[in-house]
Amino acid sequence: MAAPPPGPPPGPPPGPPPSIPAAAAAAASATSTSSSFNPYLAHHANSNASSSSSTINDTTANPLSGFIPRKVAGAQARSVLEGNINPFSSTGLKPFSARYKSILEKRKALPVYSQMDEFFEKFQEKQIMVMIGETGSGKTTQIPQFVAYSDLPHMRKSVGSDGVQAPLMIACTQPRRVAAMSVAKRVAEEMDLTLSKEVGYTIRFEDATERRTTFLKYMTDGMLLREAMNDHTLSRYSCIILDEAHERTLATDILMGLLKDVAKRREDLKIIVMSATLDALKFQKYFNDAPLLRVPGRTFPVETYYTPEPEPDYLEAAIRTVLQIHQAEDEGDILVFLTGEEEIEDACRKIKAEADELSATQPDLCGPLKVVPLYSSLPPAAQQKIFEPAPERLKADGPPGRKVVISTNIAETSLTIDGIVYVVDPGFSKQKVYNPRIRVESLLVSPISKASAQQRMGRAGRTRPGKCFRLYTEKDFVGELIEQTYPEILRSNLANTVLELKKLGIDNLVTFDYMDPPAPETIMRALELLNYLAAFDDEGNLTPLGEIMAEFPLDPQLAKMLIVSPEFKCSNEILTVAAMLSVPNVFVRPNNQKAQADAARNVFAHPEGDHLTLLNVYHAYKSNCPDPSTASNWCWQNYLSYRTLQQADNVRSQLSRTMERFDLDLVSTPFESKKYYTQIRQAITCGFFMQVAHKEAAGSKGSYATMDGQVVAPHPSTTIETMPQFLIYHEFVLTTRNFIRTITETRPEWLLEFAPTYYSPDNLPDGEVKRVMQRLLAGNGSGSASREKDGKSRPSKKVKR
DNA sequence: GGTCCGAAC
Repeated sequence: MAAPPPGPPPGPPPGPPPSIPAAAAAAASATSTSSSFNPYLAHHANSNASSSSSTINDTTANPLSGFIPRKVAGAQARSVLEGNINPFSSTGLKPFSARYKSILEKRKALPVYSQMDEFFEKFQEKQIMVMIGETGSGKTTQIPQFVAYSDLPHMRKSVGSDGVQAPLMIACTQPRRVAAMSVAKRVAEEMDLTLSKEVGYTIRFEDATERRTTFLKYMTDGMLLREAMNDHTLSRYSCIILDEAHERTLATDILMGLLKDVAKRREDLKIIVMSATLDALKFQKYFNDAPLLRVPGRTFPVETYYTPEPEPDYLEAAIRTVLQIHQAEDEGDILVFLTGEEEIEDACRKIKAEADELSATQPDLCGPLKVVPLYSSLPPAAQQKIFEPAPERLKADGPPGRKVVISTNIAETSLTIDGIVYVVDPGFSKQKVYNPRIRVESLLVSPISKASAQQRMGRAGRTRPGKCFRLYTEKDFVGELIEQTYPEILRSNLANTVLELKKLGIDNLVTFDYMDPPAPETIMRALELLNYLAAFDDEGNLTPLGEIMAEFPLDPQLAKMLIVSPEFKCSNEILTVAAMLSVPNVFVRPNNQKAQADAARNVFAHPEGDHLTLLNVYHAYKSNCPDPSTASNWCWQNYLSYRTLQQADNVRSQLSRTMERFDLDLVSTPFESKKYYTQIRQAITCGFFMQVAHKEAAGSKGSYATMDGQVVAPHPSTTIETMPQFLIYHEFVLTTRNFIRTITETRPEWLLEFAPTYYSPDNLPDGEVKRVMQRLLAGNGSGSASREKDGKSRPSKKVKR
C-alpha cells in the first residue's frame, strides 16, 4: 500500500511545450463541454481532428483520440502511458517530463503493471470487480490511473446543482488520512500532474481538490460516507475504488452495502473493491459473483517459528525472545507486538536493563541495543525515533548494534518501519467489544486472528528475508485462532452508524445488505437511543432534529446536547465541551510526576463536574496562549497536551461551522450569572439523560447504579468533590472495576423535565429512581431532589423534541 | 484510587 519512495531528482527541465493543434484542442473541448459524454462520438472527434487539417503533426495530437470510454485495451493505454504527450493536464496537452519517464520505468516493474490487459478486460466486463493485491503489488497507486485511461474522467463532465461543470471523478478510499494524503501526492507525481489540481485528496479538515479540474481523488472512507449523506447516488463519480477493504472498518462496511445498492440504480457507476487478503471469495460472492483479479505481491520470504509449548506469561516470553535474538541472530532490527502503553513501557525498561547488562558482561557476543516504544498517544517526535538507525557497534570488530521497536498494533497496518528482520508475536491485541445488553463498549486483551498474525509476520520481510517468532504453538495457531478479526461493525455500538444509515436513505436497517449483519439487539439498542433522543420518530423515521444530528461528526448524544444548547444560552460553552470530549485525554500524567500532574489538574477542577473542568481547561488555554510560540510551554507547565488542545480547537471550529450552517445561534450567558454553569449542565443532561447513575440509598460511599442496573463507581480521576444523588457520565469503563468516567452532577427534576418519557414512573422499573420521580410528580419533592442551588426556577423553554 | 488497541467524521 505504501508508495515507493520518489525517484531521483528531476532531470534537465523540458523544453517549451509544443503548440497544441487547434483541431485537437477543439476535439478535446467538444467532448468535454457536452453535458453527457457520448462514447459513440469519440471516434468522430478523432477523425475530425486528423482529417480537418493536414498540417497536424501526429505526435502532438491528443493521444486519447480514438479512445472509447470503457472500451479501452491495455495496448492502447500503454501506448499513451509510454508515449510523449500527457493527455490529462487541465491546461492542455503537455509533453511528459523526464521525471515522468524515470518514474514510469519503476512503475513498469510493479506486478500490477504486467496485468494491465487482464485488468481492463475485467473492469470493463462487469459493473463491480474485486481485486486482491498483496503488499508491494502497486495496486493503490496504479489501479486508479488505469481506471483514468478507461473512464477518461477529465473529458466527461457532471453538472452540479449550482450549474458548475466538473469532471466525473474517480474516487479511491483509504481507511487512514495519512495514506490518502501520501498516495495522492505520489500519484500526482507519477502522472506528471499537480497535486490538488487534477489529482487531489479529501480528508477531515483538509480538502486538497479543485472542483473544476480534479478527476482523481483519494479520500478517507469516512469522507465518502459523509458525501453520500447528501448525494445518495454519488453522482459526481464515475468509478469508486474501495481500497484496504480487508480491514473492514465501519465506514468500509457501510460503503460496501451502500454501493451494492447504488449500483442497481446507477448502471454507469463502476466499483472496484481492493483487498490484501486471500478472503476473495467472500467479497466476490457478496458483490454478485464479481470477477476477480489477483495480483501477486513483492515481499521476501519469512521463516516462522512456534513455541513447542504454550507460554504461561507472554510478556515475560517476549522479553526473553528479544534477548535471545539479540544474542544469537544475525544483524537486523526487531519488532515486538504488545497490547498497550503500560505494558510497552514496562517491557522497554526490562529489556533495556537486561541488554545493557549483557553488552557490558559479554561485549564480544552482544552489541548495543536501542529500545524504542511505539503507540499512538506518543508525541510525534517520540514516534519518529522508530526511524532512527540501529546503534553503531562499540568497536570495529565487535558485534553489531540493534534496534528493537516495542509496538501496539499501530505497526501492523498504520506505520511501516524499514529494516525490520525479526518479528516477535505473542498473539494478543486489545480489541473493542460491545455488549448491547448493558450498552457498554470496552477494550479486552484478546487473541489475534490468523490474518493478523500473517500481517505481523509480513513486517519482517519488507527489505530482506526475515524471521517471525510466534509465542504460541502451531497447534493453537491452526486450531484456536479465528481466520479473520471480527469486522468492527460486529464489535461496536451502532448508534452513530444507524443514524448515518438513515440519513443515507436506507429505510430498513435490519434488512440492509450488510456483508456481516450485526446482532439485531445492537441495532435495536441504537434505534431505542435515537428514538429517546427524538432523532427518530416512533415509526423509525428520521425527524428534522435527527437530520441535523446526522450532519455533526459526533455521537448522537453529543450532537443532541449541542443542538439544544442555544436554548440554554450556552452554545459557545457546549461547543467547547463537545470538542474536548471528541479528542483524547488532555491531561498528561508522567509516571514519575503523578502528584505534580494531579496538583496541576486541580487548578482547573470544577466541583460540580468533569465536563466543567474540561471547559475550564480550554478557557485557560485560550486566555493564556494567545501566542503559539509560548503555548506549548504553558501546556507543558500545566501538565496538558498541547497537541490535544490544538486538536480540540480544530474540532471546535469545524463544529461551529456546522452550527452556523443550520442557523444554530452561538451564544453565551455572562460568566457572572448564577445560571452560567447550571445551564451548561442542563444542556448536557438533554443529550445524556440515558447515561445517568444514581447513588444507591443503602450503598456505601461512592457506590452508584446506572439506569441499566449496573453497579459502578466514579472514576478516581474525577474532580467532583461531593457525591451527588444523580450523575451524568460520559463513559463507562470496564477495567479492574466498573467505572464511570467524566461525570457531572445533574438533578432529578431536570431529568423529568427534559426526558419526560424516559423518566415517567410508568416506564421505570421499581426502585429508587422511580420513587424520586413519583415524589417529584406529586409535587412533594423531598431531600436533595428539590434542592435548587441557584434558587431559580427551571428554564421556561422546553427543549424541542 | 486508576489509566486509551487503532482508525475516522
